[in-house]
Amino acid sequence: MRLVAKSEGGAPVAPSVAHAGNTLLPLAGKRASRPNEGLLDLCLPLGPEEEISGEFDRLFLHPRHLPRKEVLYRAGDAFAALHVVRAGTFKTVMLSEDGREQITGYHMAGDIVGLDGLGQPLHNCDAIALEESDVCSLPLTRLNELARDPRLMAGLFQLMARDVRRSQDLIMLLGGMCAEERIATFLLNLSHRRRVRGLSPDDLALCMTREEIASFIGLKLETVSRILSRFQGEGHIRVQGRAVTLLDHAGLRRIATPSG
Amino acid sequence: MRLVAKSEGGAPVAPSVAHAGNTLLPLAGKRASRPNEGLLDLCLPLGPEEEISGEFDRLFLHPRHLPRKEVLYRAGDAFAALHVVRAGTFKTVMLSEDGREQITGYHMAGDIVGLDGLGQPLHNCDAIALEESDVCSLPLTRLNELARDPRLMAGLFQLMARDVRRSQDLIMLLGGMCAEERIATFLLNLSHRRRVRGLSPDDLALCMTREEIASFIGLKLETVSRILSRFQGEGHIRVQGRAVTLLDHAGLRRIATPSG
DNA sequence: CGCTTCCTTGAGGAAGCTCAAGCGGGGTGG
DNA sequence: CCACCCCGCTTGAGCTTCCTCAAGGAAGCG
Repeated sequence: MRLVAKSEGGAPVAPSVAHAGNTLLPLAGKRASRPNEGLLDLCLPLGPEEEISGEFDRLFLHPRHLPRKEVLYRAGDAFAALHVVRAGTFKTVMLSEDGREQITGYHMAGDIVGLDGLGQPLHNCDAIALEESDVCSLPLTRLNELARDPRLMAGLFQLMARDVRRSQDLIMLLGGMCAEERIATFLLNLSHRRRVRGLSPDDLALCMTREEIASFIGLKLETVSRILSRFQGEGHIRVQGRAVTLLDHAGLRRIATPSG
Repeated sequence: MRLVAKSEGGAPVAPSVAHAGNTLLPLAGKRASRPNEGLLDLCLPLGPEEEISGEFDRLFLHPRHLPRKEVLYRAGDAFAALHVVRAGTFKTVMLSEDGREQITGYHMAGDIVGLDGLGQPLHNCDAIALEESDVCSLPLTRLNELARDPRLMAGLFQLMARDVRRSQDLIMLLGGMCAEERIATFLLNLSHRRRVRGLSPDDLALCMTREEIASFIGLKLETVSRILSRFQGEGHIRVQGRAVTLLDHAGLRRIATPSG
């Protein structure tokens, strides 16, 4: 998932543009892409399918259901908890002074949401459900209990570190890629995240509007729409509204990393 | 330094695009822009002027001098230490699969460099001195000692959290701003960081090439050069190679945040 | 002093944006 | 239940912005 790294299978993998997300899942392919990732599973072994158990019974609140468009927290809210996505997806959004929106993260089941508030009193972005979703929350008070255990602490560090790295991947995309590269990268990233979760890597349910996708990867919605159509025309994908089927991973990868 | 936040003086401040930097300085204006920032001073009270003292005598290694262009660490290196910039400046650079460079951070005296490796075995970017510089290193082994103290730990969390936020600011810039906005924002950010350090906020010594600036804010070097010239023509700044003098903060701010 | 590296400036072109129109699907109210 | 409407998506045409390519100049360094 590192930009210059290889995936589990050895094939080059696109940068984790979709803020790939703080996965806590016991991964399908276990020995995960980044070495040392196992520690995380150890520290916060939560999967959407499993019951919360053991140490975490004590710490996490019961799952909570959020309808589509429900706000988990807003920029300016006190940082009160971390959240694990049990089902559904969330976006994190920053609003600039002059009203422009920028989506900074896209979080799927197993990801952690709320790390942006860690170590600070306030959140600095909104977190909003993109579809019917469930989250388990870990209130700050209990988080402090957790902080006494160095092992769990180390896990948290790794989660934050991943967040930093994911942001850097997004920076690379926004700083250097053209529109086609961005979209190919975006699609491959979502695909990869689904594979890691044991889901079909070819059938993506975007559950974002074109505008949200565009905001995430620094384009305009028309450009996203156009390029999706172009990719479809070239046989790389099939587009049916928000359902996108990847037909040609190799081709997309070629587009995502021109010379490499 | 937050995107929608106000500076100490109450005037709106540009996003901390220059990865503004993990300042550990006992700030000139003490009660710093972000509430709670004082804690940091408490935790890692290092300033370039002061002697390392107290608890940190034990932890930090003696200052080390690096000439211009010297590599502090490289992507792929084992994460072995955190570094505090005592003098000079550093850039952090990511290299993509296909060879493109992206500068992800610009670190001045008092900033911490190396947080990208925290919680992970390997660094994922290069850190390189932009001029004659001094750093104090905190080796991982001693960092672990530090980790036993919850207060210091909290400080570290805040540093990482800031890194996350700074990245998000850069994402906002790269995702939504036009060239003029980017450059105005970049200049204002450097200015702000100098002010915070008690240095003249109007005289910037960029100590980066136009190409590095361009990479940092997602443009091409010719565009940077052109827009600096344009700003000079409009009386906003004075350009003499890498020495830039800000003449019209208000104007720059107007450019940086169009409607706001 | 000549080299290299960096910076500036111009002209032309391409990528992506803006504006605009039309379509489709799903939800709501009649 | 149907019609309508709204929202999201697609597609086109023209335009702006920024990039590319190119040439010349300045400054630092051996």
